[in-house]
Amino acid sequence: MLASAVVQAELAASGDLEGLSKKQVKKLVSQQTTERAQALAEQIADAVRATGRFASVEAVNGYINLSYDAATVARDLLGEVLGADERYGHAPSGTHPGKVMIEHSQLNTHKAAHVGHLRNICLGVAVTNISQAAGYGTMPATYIGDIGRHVIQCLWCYERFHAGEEPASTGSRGRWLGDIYAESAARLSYRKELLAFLNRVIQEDDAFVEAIDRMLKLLWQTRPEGEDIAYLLGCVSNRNDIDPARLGDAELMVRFWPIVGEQLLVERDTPAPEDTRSPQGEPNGTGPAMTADERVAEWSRLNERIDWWPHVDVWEQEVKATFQRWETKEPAFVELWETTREWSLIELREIFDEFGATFTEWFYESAVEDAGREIVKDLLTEGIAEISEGLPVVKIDEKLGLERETYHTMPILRSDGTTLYATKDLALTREKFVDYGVDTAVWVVDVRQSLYFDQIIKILELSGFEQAANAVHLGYEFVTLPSGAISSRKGNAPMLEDVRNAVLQRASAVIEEKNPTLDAETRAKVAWQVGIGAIKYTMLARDGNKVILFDPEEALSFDGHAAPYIQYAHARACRILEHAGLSLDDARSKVASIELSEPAPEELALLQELSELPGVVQRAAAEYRPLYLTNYVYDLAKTFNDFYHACPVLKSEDPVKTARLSLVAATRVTLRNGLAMLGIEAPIEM
RNA sequence: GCGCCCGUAGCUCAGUGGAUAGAGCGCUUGCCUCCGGAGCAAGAGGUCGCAGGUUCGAAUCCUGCCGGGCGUACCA
Repeated sequence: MLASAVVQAELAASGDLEGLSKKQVKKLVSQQTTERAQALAEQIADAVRATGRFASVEAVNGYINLSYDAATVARDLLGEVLGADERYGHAPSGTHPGKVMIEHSQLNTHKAAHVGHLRNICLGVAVTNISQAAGYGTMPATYIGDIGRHVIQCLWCYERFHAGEEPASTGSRGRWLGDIYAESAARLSYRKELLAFLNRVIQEDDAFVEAIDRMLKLLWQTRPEGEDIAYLLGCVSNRNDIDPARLGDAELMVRFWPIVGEQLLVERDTPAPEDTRSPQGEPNGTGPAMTADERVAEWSRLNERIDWWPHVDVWEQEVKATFQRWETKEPAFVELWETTREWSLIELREIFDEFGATFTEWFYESAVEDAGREIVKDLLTEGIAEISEGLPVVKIDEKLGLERETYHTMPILRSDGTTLYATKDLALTREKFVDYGVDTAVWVVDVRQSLYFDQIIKILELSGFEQAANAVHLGYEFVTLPSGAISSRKGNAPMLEDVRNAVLQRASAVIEEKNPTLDAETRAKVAWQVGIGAIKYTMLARDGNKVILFDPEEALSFDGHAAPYIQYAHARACRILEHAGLSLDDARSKVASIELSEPAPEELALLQELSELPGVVQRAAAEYRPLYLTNYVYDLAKTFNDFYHACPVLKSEDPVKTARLSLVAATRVTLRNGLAMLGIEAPIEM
């Protein structure tokens, strides 16, 4: 910048720029800038060198590289690191004024947690730790989904099909409830699922459509009245979606289904002689068309539960009735809810303990329903909300006078009077600012809810609650599997518990192979540190706006850019210090006498890296991005490994030995502190 | 349609307007009589999606395209 200004001024002064266009001037200036910059850099370097404050001053490519005196830097920096010990990297509390509440790990009762929740927990814990370390007044909070449709569904399914079957052990009842929830979802979505399959076959399979006439005639033989059959025929031959409400006879599908199966089997076993159609599927398809084998497999899967078909609409009615039992607070139902809720909470607390999530506040959805209804009432009387088609909504764009659709319209209560997520969040968000006096309220929630949170903020602002502008949504992208997006409907989401168990088992096996001399107790502990650390690191070492592709194979690999690499560097440093018999106090007392007359490049690189933790922590906290810290600890571990291979420590002679031992001691402290902020433990051996 | 996000090595990803764009995995080749080989060194592998613009300077900022993901009134 300086150089270009100088060049331009010089050229202007000499009159070379006269009569040239702006573009020509730029080109001329640009051509001469690099050369001039180097000349300027050399001049400046000479001047700086003369001050004698730097060990070396070099001008390279128009840049000036300064070197400090290594021994001075080493004494100051290592003294600071070893003196602060566990506080190195931490700013004094109160460095940043104001209280920030970080809400994360919004787990549900009555429903199992999956790998997607893992990202939330890991992110929430790390953001909280980093915020604290950076000197913000930090309040971690969780918000448990202990009421809502999923709970009602689960309890309906429990009472209807599983009452009295609960396992004896209290510890496994939460998981058991989660399975019941999954069953309820499968039951209630059965018609949708079956029709989705049938509609897809109709779209993709010409042979099926051609055969439908014959199939329906077969069906007609068993059931002469044929209005429903005519409807089915119409849908299929016109390739329209089937609406179950138009089928008067719920048993019809049960009788039709085996015929569908027969047709699909025939198609599988007699491949079309000339398939002139493209095998790549239809233009509107969701991916490539299913193969004949896949169709048969899917048909069989659905066929196992075909007796569910006639009952689904009744079940839906029952779930609605169950919702009403909650709304009227029927004592027996409330008691059932309390009991089962506690079963789940026991396991949620275990998950939180394991992943290092602690909270100063626990919020429950069930506790903010009433406050939410009050807010809805207020919004209606103030004219901010209105009833549209029987539904209380806020037409946000209209109220803000926006021409373009931006915040859309948000329903704030169901038309039957039951509460929505939004009902409760309106109340809770207010509460955070008013009752807890926070200055910033952070939601750590999946990015798919970003419009939702914008709506909450705008509605609160419309109601005159201006602090809502200080609520921030820390969104993160979801976790997908190599096989495709996680969907609880498809049931392909690995459960949090299963992932945890698999990784721990793998960690234990690796340790046994790499370090067979460890005793069983230590091995179990280290397996836990390494396994959980590996999970956390993979969840954090990716920017929030990137989808994490969760490959179970890769998550189980402990090589390369992963937590174990960093933990290994830490254990290695510990072992060197142990061999040297150097305690932290010893190291501290020797720092002042460090000499580095001929520092190796690896030693200087390590010093440089060590000095950067405090700055990285501040940046990670300000932007709520633990990624900066995962990158930092990895770089530090890598720098340390370079140093380790290039600079023998124990076999060197004093004064080099003292300097290197101090570097090792400081690296150990810094690695441990950095990992701790990420919620990852640093084993002393592994 | 509108809005948000993504596009960097075969794959998974870093990259604070600045120097020759970097890691890991995978592939090729070396290094344990030497502080712990979960490691280190070397090699191959790039039109930073495309096209304009701003700037002395753009992977980075702006605009427009292309490709993908997500969201868009009674799910959470």
